[in-house]
Amino acid sequence: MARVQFDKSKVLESATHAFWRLGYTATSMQTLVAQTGLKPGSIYLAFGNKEGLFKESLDYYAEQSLANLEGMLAQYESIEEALPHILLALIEESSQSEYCSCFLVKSQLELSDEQAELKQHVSQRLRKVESLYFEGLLKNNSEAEASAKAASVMMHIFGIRVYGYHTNSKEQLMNGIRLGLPWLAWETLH
Amino acid sequence: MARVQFDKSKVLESATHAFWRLGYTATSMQTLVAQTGLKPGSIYLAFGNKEGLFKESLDYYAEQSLANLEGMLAQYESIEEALPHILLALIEESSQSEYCSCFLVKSQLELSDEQAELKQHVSQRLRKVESLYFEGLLKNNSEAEASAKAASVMMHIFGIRVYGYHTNSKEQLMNGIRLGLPWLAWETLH
DNA sequence: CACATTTTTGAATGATCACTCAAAAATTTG
DNA sequence: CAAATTTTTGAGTGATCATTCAAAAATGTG
Repeated sequence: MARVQFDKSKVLESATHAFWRLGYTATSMQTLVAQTGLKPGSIYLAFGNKEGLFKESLDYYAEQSLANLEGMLAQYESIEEALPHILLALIEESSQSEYCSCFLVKSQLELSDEQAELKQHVSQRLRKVESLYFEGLLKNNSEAEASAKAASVMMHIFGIRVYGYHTNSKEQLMNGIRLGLPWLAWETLH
Repeated sequence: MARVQFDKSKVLESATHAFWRLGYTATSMQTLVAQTGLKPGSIYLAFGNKEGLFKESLDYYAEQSLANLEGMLAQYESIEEALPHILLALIEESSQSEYCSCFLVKSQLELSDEQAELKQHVSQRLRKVESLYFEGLLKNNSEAEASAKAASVMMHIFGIRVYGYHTNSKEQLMNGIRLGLPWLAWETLH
C-alpha cells in the first residue's frame, strides 16, 4: 500500500481515550494495539514510538479543547458572561460516570522531571488555555487585573478537575466557585 | 531474627519519596528495593505487596500533612488568620526545585476506576483535610457558609498544587488566591 | 500489467515487571 | 547454650513490557 489505510483521527481518538483514562505509564502498547486496531508495526511507522503517539494524542485533545473553548467564548458578549457557562459545563462533566478529569491536568501531574520534554509539551498547552482567558479579560480589565483573574480562573478549573474527580457533589463545586469568582456574571446563568 | 531489624519509618520515608516523585505505576519494585535498601522478600513480608507499601506510604504522608496542618491552625486565633500563612507556605514550597506537587493529589489523579479501592483510600485522606478546614470555619460561619468556604479553600489548594507544578510564578499564584479568597485575613500576613 | 514503493502484518526480541521461596542468619525462649 | 521461631537474603519465576523486522499485501507509476 502506498497510501495510509487507517483513519488517523479515529486512531488518535481511541489512543487519547486510553491514555486519558489510564495515564501514560499504565497504558501499555498492547492496550493501544487492542484499542486502536492497529498492529504494532503500523503504530511505530506512523508515530515512531509510544511517546510519539502520546504527544499526538495530547495535541488531538488540546486542539479539541481549545476549539470548544473558543466556541463558547464567541457565544457571549463578554468573558465574564461566558465563564459561568463554561465552568458549569465542567462541573456537569465531572458528575458523569467514567469521568476522567482533564487529560492535560492528569498528564501534567503524572510526568516527573525525568520526562522534562513531555512535561513541557503539556505545560505549553495549559498556558495556551490561560492566555485565551487572559486575552478575553484584557477587554474589561487592566493588564494586572486580567493576569490575576486569569490565574484565579485557572486555579478554579484545576480545582474542579481534582475536586470533581474524587467527590461527586455538583452543589459543593458550584458554591465553591461562586464564592471564589464573585466578579463573574453569574446572574446571566438562568 | 525474631524482631524486625529495619527502621519502618525510614523505609516508609524513602518509599514515599519514590512513589511521590514517580507515581504509583512508574515506581518499580526494583526502584523501591534500591531506595529502601530492603530486599524483595523483606518488603513482601512486611507490606504484602506493592499496593500494600503504597497504601502505607500514603498514610505516612497523610499523617504528617495533617499533623503539620493542625500545628499551623493551633498557632493562630482563627482559621481566617491561619490560612494565609498555610497557603503562602504551599506557594513557597511550589517554587522549590524538585517540587513534586502533593502526593495525595497526584495519586488521586493517577488512579483510575480499575483501582477503585486505592482511589477511595486517597479520597478519604483528602476529605479528612477538608473536614479540618470545615470544622475551623464553623466557629465564625454558618454551616452553609463554612461548607462553601471549605470547598473554595480546597479548590485553591488543588489549584496551587497543579498550577505550581507547571509554572514557577509565586507572584501569579499569590495574586490568584488573594483574589479568590478575599474573606481571609491577608492583612495579618506581614 | 509489471515493477517499484510503501504499508500492514504479527510472531519474536531482550528487558523489565511484580513477586516467590528455599536456604542462611539472627533473635527469643526454655 | 540448644531448640524453636522469625527475618533476611538474593537468585530465580513466569508474565508483561516496548519495540523490531522480514515477509506479505496493497497501492502508485510508467
